[in-house]
Amino acid sequence: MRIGELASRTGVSVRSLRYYEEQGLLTSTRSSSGQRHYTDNEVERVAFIQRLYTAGLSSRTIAELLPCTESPSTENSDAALERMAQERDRLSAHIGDLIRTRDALDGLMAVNRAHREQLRVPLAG
Amino acid sequence: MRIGELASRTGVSVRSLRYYEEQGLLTSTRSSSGQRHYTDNEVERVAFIQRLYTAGLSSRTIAELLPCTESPSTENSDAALERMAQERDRLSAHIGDLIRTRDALDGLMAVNRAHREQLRVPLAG
DNA sequence: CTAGAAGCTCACATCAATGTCAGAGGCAAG
DNA sequence: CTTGCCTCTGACATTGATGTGAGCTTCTAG
Repeated sequence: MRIGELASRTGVSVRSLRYYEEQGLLTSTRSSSGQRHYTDNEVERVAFIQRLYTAGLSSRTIAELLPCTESPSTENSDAALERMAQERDRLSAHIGDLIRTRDALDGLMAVNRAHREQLRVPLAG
Repeated sequence: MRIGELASRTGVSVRSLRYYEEQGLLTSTRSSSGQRHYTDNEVERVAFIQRLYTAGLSSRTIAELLPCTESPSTENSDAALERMAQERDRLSAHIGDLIRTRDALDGLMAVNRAHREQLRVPLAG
């Protein structure tokens, strides 16, 4: 498929797909006239790239991890595996952080609701 | 305290503190010569701002939520409470997303480790 | 009083991902 | 063949939080 179709299938803009390629996250074969062509595999790959992006990984980091989804255990797999473990830990830490923040928000909301109750009681009582 | 002390206590740069004020996240009293002065409360407030920042909230969103930490249940509390609930949900969704991504990373690592085992067995066997 | 550290404002720089525009070429349907 | 859509490259714009530097003032320690 050409880039427009990949874009519409993945919901990622054409511009971003080209950027991903520029950053080494995505490859394409070129037709004789220079147009990019992709296989169905790329749909899944782009989805995974998006997943990592929303997890807060930078394109550079993603580039370091993604090769092993293509050909697992190439010579660079040791470093990649370590990198993945490291990002996994960072992710775990971030998740914990977000949960604490959510708890803090919950607390804040409870305080607000309680305060609102206090305001209401004098009127009701 | 002055801005430098607040910065070193919170680990946030002086530049960022001034930016927070510019965005309405933080207030300060000014000395006659124009220097910002803060109370100990601001230390905690800055920490909370940081917490929300790392949770992915924008300064504009934070500005909408933070007033209710100061004076809970002012007239705008209805909107603020709704905004908080909304951000809480967004946060929950994001947490779920991150957990799924972590799972995907775990799967990837498992595949890589398995592949490595496969490589080792022929040598060991 | 003086030197150095710290504050002030204003403005421009940076980074990463993406949008957008321009100018040119490719491709399929009438 | 032409028309309209898609694609190409290359460049500049944008957004948000922060860095950085200039030029000036204020505070503090000796």
